[in-house]
Formats: sequence, C-alpha cells, structure tokens
Amino acid sequence: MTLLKEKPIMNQTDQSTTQRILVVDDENSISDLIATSLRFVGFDVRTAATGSEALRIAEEFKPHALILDVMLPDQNGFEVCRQLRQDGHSVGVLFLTAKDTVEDKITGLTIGGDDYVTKPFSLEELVARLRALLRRIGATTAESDDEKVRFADLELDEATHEVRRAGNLIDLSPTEFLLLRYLMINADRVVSKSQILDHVWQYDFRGDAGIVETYISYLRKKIDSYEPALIHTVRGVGYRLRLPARK
Amino acid sequence: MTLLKEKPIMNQTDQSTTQRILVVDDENSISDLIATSLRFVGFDVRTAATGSEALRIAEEFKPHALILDVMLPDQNGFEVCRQLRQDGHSVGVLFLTAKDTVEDKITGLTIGGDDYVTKPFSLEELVARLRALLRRIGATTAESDDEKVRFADLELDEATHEVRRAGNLIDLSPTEFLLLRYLMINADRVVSKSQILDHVWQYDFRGDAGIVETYISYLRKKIDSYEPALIHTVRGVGYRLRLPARK
DNA sequence: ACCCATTCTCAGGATACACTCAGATTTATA
DNA sequence: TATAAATCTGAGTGTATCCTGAGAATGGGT
Repeated sequence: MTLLKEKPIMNQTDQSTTQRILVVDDENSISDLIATSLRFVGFDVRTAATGSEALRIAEEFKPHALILDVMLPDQNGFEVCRQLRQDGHSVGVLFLTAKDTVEDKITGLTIGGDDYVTKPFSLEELVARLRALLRRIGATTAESDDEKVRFADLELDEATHEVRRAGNLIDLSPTEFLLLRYLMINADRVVSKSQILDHVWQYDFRGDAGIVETYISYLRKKIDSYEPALIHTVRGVGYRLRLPARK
Repeated sequence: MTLLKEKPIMNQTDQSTTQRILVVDDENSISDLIATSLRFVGFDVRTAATGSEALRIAEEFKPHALILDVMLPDQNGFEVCRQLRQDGHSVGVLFLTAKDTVEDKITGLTIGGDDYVTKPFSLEELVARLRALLRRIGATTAESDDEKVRFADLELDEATHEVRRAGNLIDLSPTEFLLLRYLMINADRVVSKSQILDHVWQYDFRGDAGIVETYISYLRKKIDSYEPALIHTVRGVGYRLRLPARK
C-alpha cells in the first residue's frame, strides 16, 4: 500500500465541524488502513481494538459515526452499538462483515440509516458509504443535491447511481462508477495507477496495475465519446481529470 | 411533472410537532430495534421495559402513542393501557402480541382506534400501522386524504390496501404490497437487497436475500405488465423505482 | 378436513461483469 | 530516426449476479 506517501486528497467538503469517526477492528492492519485513509479525506479519527475499548473511547470522543467490525474479541458489534445508543449517543454505524458470514446471522444492519460493507472492501466504497451515512443521520436539512458529484458537464449521483454527461445518461458498471467517482473527487489532480488501485479496488487485489489501464479505456469509450475529452494521461505519472488547457 | 416529490429514505420529519412515541417491551433487542427505526423516520422516542416504568415515563413524556407489548414482566399491557387512560391521557396504543396469543384477548383491542401487530413483524408494517393509528386518533383533519402513496401512474392506498396502475386495480399479496410500498417510498433511489430484507421482511427472517429477487419478479409480472416498466435493476447495487430516463 | 393463496427454496439459464493477455500504438529520449 | 518503455485497446475467459419457473412447506378460511 502506498497510502502513506500520498498527499492529502480533497480538502473541500468539510464545513464547520470536522466529523469524528471511531474505527473499531481487532486487526490493526485493517483499522490502520481505514484510519489513515479517512484522515486523508479530512475526518478526525480514533481507533479501538475491542468493544469495551470502543465504549470507553466513545464516551469522551463522542464520534459522529462508528466503523465497526461485527466480530470483535470480547463482544460482538451489535452489542457495542446497542449500548452506545442506549446511552443516548445518536451515532451512525457502518458495520464491517466478512463475506462468508453475511447470509448467516447478519440481518437488521441497515436499520436507522446504518449500513454495512463486506470485507474485503475498496476504500472508495467505504468512504462513499460512510459519507452517505453521515448525510442521512445528520439530515436535518439535507438536500438531495448533496448526493451529487460534479465536474465540468459531468454529474454523478450517489443516490440513484446515475451518471450523466451534458445531460445524457451513461451506463456504467460498478467498478467504472467507483473509478469515475475517484477521478472526479480528485479532479484536476494527477492520481497514480497505484493510488487508483489502492482506493478503487479491494484491498486484497493481487493482480496487475494494468487493469487500471483497461478500465480507463472503458471509461473513455463511455464518457469521452463526447467533446472535449476529460480523462488525460500523464505519462509516467498517472491520470488526471481536467478541462482542456487554455494556453 | 412533479414526479420526485418523495425525499430521502423515509424522512418524514413531520411538520410543526414531532410526534412522541413510547415503546414498551422487556426485550431490549426489540425495543432498540423499534426505537432506532422510529427515530430515523422522524419520531421522538422513549423506551420502557416494564409496565410501571412505562406509566412513570408517560407521566412526563406525554406520548402521542404507545407501542406496547401485551406481555410484560410486572403487569400485562392492557392494564397499563387502562391505567393510562384512567389518568386522562388520550393516547393511541399499538399492541405487540405473540402470534400464538389467544384470539379472544386480541379481539376488542381495536376499539378506540387502537391496533395490534403480531411478533415477529416487519418494520415497514409496524411503521405503516403506527402512522395509520396516529392519523386516526390525532385527527386534526389537516388533510385526511393523504393515505395514498403515489408514483407515476401507480397509486397505493394504505387504508384499503388497494393498488392501482393507470387506474387498473392490481391484486397483491401482503408481502408484495409491503415491498412495493418500500420501493415507492424510496422512489428514484437505489435500495439494496439487504435494505429491502431488513425493512420488508420480518426481523427474524434468516433466509437468503435471494428471496427479494423472487418477489421483485412477482411484482414485475403484476405491475410492469404495463408500459413503461418502473422497476429497474441496478446490477451489483440493488433495485430502483423510476420512470424511463430522459436520455 | 380440505382447498387455495402465499411464502420460500432451489436450480438452470441468461447476462453482465471482472480480469488477463497480447498485439498495436504512442511517447520519451538517446 | 531508432529504440525501449509506457500506454491503449480488442478479444477471450471465467465468474458473479440476476431472473424465473417449478415445486415443497405453511397457513388461513370455509
């Protein structure tokens, strides 16, 4: 993972108060990965490895949301969630579950604005889902307009999963959607192939970075069939979403 | 033209007065589930685990309605209800009963506009019944006609359980009705199979999420036998109710 | 007790998708 | 201009997701 070498990505978003997120997972590699990534996008992050530690930290940290592994060494994630809510914290929870335990005993996870993502996940997906969750729970005046990402004549809607260019609907596969979203969020900035790989693909992906080229190619066929082209290659460095340079 | 009147996932944050609901159940997992869900759709919720606690809290909380398990550790739900009314509270009650409860006891519950729901229930059903109850008792007659949910040429009537498309009556099973209702409430927005499962199916359902596919298929045969199709699959994400995209 | 609507499981088939690979093409630089 | 490196893209393969019909359980109503 090349996360530690990255510069902060996107500083906009954050309005008045920085959102506090508590990450709870007993695998350090996972909670570090998430914490690092969330800090880069502007969250205030703390981590805990057990349920009781989570409760203790939550007491003083007062997080806006938890990212909570359902399988913890001392108690399961539901119990932690229940106790927190009982204490009056109106906290959103994004559960992490293993893929093979999903069908088993895991229901009721999407109640009350909560959500879950399965391991292994991609960071783009995790962050997108966390943002959606925060929007939902803090939704006193949330306009549905918040759920759109825009760049030039591109428009990407998180709620409907629709992508439009110049008003025209464009059909994207899930991976294409995440890739475009990552490029749009980092619009005007060069992102390397390994950055893309780390954020868009699942963290256990062991294939070649060449797959990024393939998906960039797919995206170009779909969104740069219009003028002007927005996806630009920066040879030897990466890719960049930008409007034509006026010289 | 005014097609997308529906807002975020069940955000109904009722106008002037937020309705207060007291949930009374001795199983924490149940009352938490209900409380979380109701809070998310905009109610002000308190919980109690016993009859005496319920009476105490009701004294100061002055709820508009109770969700009341008929089997409580100290006294039964009817008694709680009786005492409350004796003290002059004009409160609606939605009783929770086990499925095997004797019919005699249940009959006569629905006297004063009250209602009952059997455990295990689905959240969609509980919320719908609670809303209907509040409408009945808190008859401020602001608008009584609003028991219908609409989208495009679809019309779903909560009171009569009738569904029409383009004026034609469509016969739906109870599960199909709840599923369609959930899709309509979240019109234009993608809902995942897990979300559907958590909200439409009973909370103790332990089967596969694939059953959602089956019921989507049933619904399509009934409501999308008309043009245009309204139920759309978003592969890898979920389902979405929408009109043909303006291309 | 019977019937029938309903719920749910299961599995085959259709389709979309993720991914690999290799040859073609472009670009940097010697 | 020649050469190597980087990138692009079409073709092909394996897999995940989704759809739907068939039929087994369940349960209510008459």
